[in-house]
Amino acid sequence: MPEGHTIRRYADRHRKVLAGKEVATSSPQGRFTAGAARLNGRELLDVDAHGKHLFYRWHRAETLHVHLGLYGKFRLFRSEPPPPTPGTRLALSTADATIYLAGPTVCELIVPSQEEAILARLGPDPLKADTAGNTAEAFAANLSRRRIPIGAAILDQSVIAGIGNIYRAEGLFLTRVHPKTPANEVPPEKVGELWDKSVELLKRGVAEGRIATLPRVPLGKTEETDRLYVYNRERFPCRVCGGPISTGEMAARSIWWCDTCQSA
DNA sequence: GCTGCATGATGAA
DNA sequence: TCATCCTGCAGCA
Repeated sequence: MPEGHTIRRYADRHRKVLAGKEVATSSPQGRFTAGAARLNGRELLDVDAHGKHLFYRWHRAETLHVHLGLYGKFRLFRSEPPPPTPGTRLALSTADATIYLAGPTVCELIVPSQEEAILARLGPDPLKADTAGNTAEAFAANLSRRRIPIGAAILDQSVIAGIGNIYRAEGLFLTRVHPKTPANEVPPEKVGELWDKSVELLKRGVAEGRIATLPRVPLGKTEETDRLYVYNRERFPCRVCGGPISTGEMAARSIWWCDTCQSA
C-alpha cells in the first residue's frame, strides 16, 4: 500500500510497460467514463511521480493525475487479464499488458496550470533528492515555520512529500527524535539526519518493494512488524533498549515511539 | 457472511 | 476534530 516508494515503483513500472504505446482506456466502474474516452487510443509519453502523486503524460491529451489515497491500488497483468472488479475506475491496456486502477482518491485529467498548483503545495520529495528544490535545506525551511509536533509535521505533504504513517514512525525512531518535539525546535543536525534517513529508507523501499527498516531482513514471507522497529509494535519491547513501545494519536493517525531511545 | 481496519487527504464545523 | 471518500482483506462467527 502506498507511501512514496510504492508510487515511484508504479511510475517506473507503468512507464516501462506503457510508454511509447497507444493505450486503450475504459472505466469499467463508470466513474471516469469521459476521461477514459478522452485518452482512449492515445500514446502514453511518460509517467512522473512526486510524493504520492502520479502524472501520466499523453500525446495530444491532458495529463492524467492519480492519487491512490488509503485504498487505491493498481494491478498489472502481462497475460490475459481477469475481468475487472466492479470497482475498477480505469483500465489501461495494450497488446501485451493490462492495468486496472481501483479505489483512488483522485483520478482526473488536468492542464499544466493545475499540475503546477499541485506541485506548488508539495514539499521536497526524498526520492528526488538533489534535483531542483528537493533538498534537506527545503525540508529544514519548511519545518522551521511550524510549531506543530514533528510527528505531525512530517505527515504533512507540503513539508515533505512521500512520507506516510510507517516511514514517519520508523524515521523518527532511527534518528532518535521524539515525535512530540515541536518541528521548529528539532536541532538542525537532526533535521539533516531525518532527511538523509528518509532518502535512504524510501530508496530501499523502492528497491525491495516493501517497507523494511531493520538492517537485514530475509526476503520472503515475514510479518510486517518483524521488519520494523516501532510501527504497530506496542505489544513488543523496544528492539534497542528493551523498554516499552508507546503509542498514541498524532495528526489523526496512530503513531509509535520509544520514550527511552527518542528524546525530546 | 459480517465487521472493522488500513501505509491518505479533504472539506465542513 | 470529525465525517467522508470508498476498496480489499484479516479476523471472526
